[in-house]
Amino acid sequence: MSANYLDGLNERQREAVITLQGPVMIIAGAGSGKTKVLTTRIAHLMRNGVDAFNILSLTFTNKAAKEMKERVEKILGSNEARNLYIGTFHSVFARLLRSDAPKMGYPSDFTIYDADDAKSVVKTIINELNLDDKHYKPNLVYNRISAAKNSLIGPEAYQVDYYLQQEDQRASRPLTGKIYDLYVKRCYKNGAMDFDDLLFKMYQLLKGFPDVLAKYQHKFKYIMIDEYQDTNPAQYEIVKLLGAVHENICVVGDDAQSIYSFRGATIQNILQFEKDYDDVKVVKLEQNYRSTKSILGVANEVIAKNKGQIEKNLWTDNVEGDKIKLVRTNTDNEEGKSVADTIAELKLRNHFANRDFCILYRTNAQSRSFEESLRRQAIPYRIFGGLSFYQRKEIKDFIAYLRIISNSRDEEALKRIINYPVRGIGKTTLEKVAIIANDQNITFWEVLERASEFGFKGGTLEAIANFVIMIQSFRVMLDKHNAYEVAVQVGKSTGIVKELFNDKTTEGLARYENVQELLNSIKEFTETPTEDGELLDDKSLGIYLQQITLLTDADNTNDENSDVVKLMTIHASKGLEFPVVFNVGLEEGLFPSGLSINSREELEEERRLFYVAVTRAKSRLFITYANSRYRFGQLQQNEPSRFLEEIPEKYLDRSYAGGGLRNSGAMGGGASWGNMFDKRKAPGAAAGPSRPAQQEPRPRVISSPTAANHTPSANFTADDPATMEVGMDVEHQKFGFGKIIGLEGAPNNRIATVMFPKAGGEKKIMLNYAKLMIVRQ
DNA sequence: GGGCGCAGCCTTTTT
DNA sequence: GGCTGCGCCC
Repeated sequence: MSANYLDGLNERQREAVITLQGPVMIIAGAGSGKTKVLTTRIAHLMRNGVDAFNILSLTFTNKAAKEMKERVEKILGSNEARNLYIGTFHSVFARLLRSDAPKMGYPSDFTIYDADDAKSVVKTIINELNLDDKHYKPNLVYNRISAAKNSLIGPEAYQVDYYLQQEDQRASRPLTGKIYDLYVKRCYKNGAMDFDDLLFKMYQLLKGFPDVLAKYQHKFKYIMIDEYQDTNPAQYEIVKLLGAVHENICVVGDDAQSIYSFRGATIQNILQFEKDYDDVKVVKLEQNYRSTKSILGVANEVIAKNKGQIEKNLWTDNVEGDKIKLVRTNTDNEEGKSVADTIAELKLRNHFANRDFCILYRTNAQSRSFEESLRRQAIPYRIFGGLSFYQRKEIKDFIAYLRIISNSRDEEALKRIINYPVRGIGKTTLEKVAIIANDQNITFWEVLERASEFGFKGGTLEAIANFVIMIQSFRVMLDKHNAYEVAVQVGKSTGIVKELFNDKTTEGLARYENVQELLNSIKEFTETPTEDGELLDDKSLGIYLQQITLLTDADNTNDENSDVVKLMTIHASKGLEFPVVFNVGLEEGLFPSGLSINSREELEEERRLFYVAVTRAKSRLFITYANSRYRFGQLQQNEPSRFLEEIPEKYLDRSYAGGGLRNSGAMGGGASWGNMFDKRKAPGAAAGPSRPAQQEPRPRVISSPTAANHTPSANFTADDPATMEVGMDVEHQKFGFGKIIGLEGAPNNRIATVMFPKAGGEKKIMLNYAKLMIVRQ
C-alpha cells in the first residue's frame, strides 16, 4: 500500500480527492488527470473507512471501469476493490435488474437485445401491421423508440404527446407510437430488454418499488459518475433517486467534451448540476498534463467559439512543441498515402513505435483508404469499432443457441437457429409458428413444444420434436454443468462445429476459428472468479450472456501488447491519448457532418468533437483533408472544414502532400485549390519513395473453392430423390462427386447431407431442387 | 436450402 | 463503394 497516495496530486486535484461528503462537481479539462483523481478519491474513501460495498461508480465504457478498478487496487495494494460497484450504467443496472426483474414480470435470466435484435423486432412488427416500409424504416423507427426511452417516455405517454405526434405526422410515420407500444409488449413477451430498457426499467423499478429504492439508497452511500456531460435524462433521474438520501454524489465531466447528444445526452445535466443540489462544491481541474502548448493552444482557440460553457482556462507547463501540420491532398487515397508515408518516416527518424500513432476520423467508412495505404507500407494496424467480435454472424448464431437455452421466451434467438444447421424447419413452418404464437398469445417455444396440438405433421413435426428435445437436453445439463460445458455440447450436438470445420474455404476457416475463440472465452469466463461480490459462485450461462452483450470492440483499445497503429472514430477515442494523432477528413459535409449543420446546437457539438480529437494528441498533431473523395460511390468535391478557419495561422504549418509542393497562401476559400493538380494524378507523381508504381490491387479474400467448376459428366441425369439412400456415391452438377452421409426431412421434401471432398466438405442438399445422380449404390 | 444478381440503402457518432 | 435483403432460380 502506498501511504502517500495524495502526494502526487496538484492542489486542485487534491481538493477534489479529499472532499468526500456532499455533492461535488469536478470539471476536468482534457488531460487534467481526471482518472487519477477519480481513482484516488475512491481509494481515499476506503482509507477513511467507507466500505467498498457502499461505493457505486458509474462510467461510460467497460474499459474505463476496468481501468479504474485496476488503479484503485494498485493504490490500495489489496483486492478490496473487487467489492466496489464499478461499471457502465448499462452493466451495473443489468446486474441489479437480475435480482429484481421478476418483480416486473421478466425472468431473472432476461435476454439483452442488442441494436440488431431490437431492429429485427421492430421490423417484424412493421411487417405484421402491414405498414409500408418505405416510410416505416425499422432503423428510423427504432431510433425514435430509443430516444423516447432515454427521455423516460413510455408508449402511453408517447402516443398522447402532442409534439411527438406532430413530428411523426410530418415524417409520414403516424403509427410510430403504435409500433412502440407493440415493440415494448413483444420484448416483454420475449423476456428481453434492449439497451435502453436497462435504464428505463431500472428507473421504473426504483420508482415503482419503494423498498427496492430504499435498499439501494442505503447501499450506495457514495456515488460517483464519470463523463457526466454525456448522461441522458434517464441516467440523470436514476442517479438523482439513488443519491437522494445521502447526497454524496460526485460527478466528473467536461462540458467541452459532450459529444453524445444524438444518443439522448443532455449537456444541461452538467450545466445545471449546481442548481440540483444545495452547497455543491465545484472543483476545476485546469492544468493539462498531456499535450504541448501548441496543441492545447489550438484546442482552446477552437472551443472558444462555442457559447454557453462552464468557464475555465486550460493551461499546461509542457513544452511549446511543433506546430500543427495541416496537410491538404487531392483525393482520399492520397490522404491515406500521405498519412502512411508520414508514419513510416516518423518511425524511421524519430523512433516512434506503431502504437504511438492513432488515426481519428469522423465516420467509420473513412477507414478504407488508410487501411490500404498502411497495408501497402506494411505497417500493422488495427481498427477499433465497426463490427465487434460478438456481432459476427457465426458468433451470433452460436450464441443464439445459448440464449434460447437460457431464456426460452427469446424469440429472436429462436428464429436465428431453428433451421441452422438445416433441419427441415423452413420458412413456411416458421410463419405458421408465428401466426399461432400471436394468435394464442404464447411464445414461439410453446408452439414448438405443443406442435402436435397445432396440426404440425409428418416430417415437419418430427423435425420440430427433435429440435425441442435437443434444446431441452441442453437445459437439463445446465443444472450440473457450467456455461462452457454446455457450450461445447451445443457445438457437438448441433453439428455446428463439425460443419464449420469441414468448410475448408478461407472464410470457413476464419469462422471455425472464431467459434473456437468464442468457446475459449466462455471457458475463461467460467474459470475466472467474478469481481462481483454478490454473485461470486454463480458462473451461469445467463450472466455470461448478459455480460457479452454489453461488450464493445472499443473495450479492447488498451491492448498494450500489440504494437499497432490504431484507427478509430473520434467518438471512440474519448478518454484516450496518443503521442501522434492524425485527425483526418477535415472537410465541409464530412466534419462537420452535413447532417449536423442546421442548428447552433448541432454545430457546437461537432466543434466539441473536433476539440476532443485535437486534445487526444500528446506531442504531434496532423490535420488532413482532401479536395475530393468518394462517398456513396461518387466522387465528391469538398471544401475545407470551417473548423480549420478557426485555427489561428500561427499554430499551423501547411503543406500539400500530392507532390511536395508548398501552399503558402492563406485559405482563400478552398475552391480555387480544386483543379490545380488534377492532371498529374499518375501514381508515380506522389512524393516519397515511389516504388515502380505497380499499384497492387488490394489483397482480397480468395473466393471460395466451393464455386470451383466441376464439369458434369456427359451422361449426367438426375435421379429420383425417393431412391436416394445413405452411403450412396452421387454426383452433383457443381460440387462434383460425393457420398450421402445423411438423409432427413419429409418424404416429399428430403434433405441429404452429402460429403463432397473436393468442394468444401459436407453440404446439405434439398433434393427437390438440386439434382443428384447416383453413381454407385 | 442456398447461390446469384439486383436494388436500395447507407454515412454521423454507441452502451 | 460496399453491404444487406430480397426474389429468383436450381
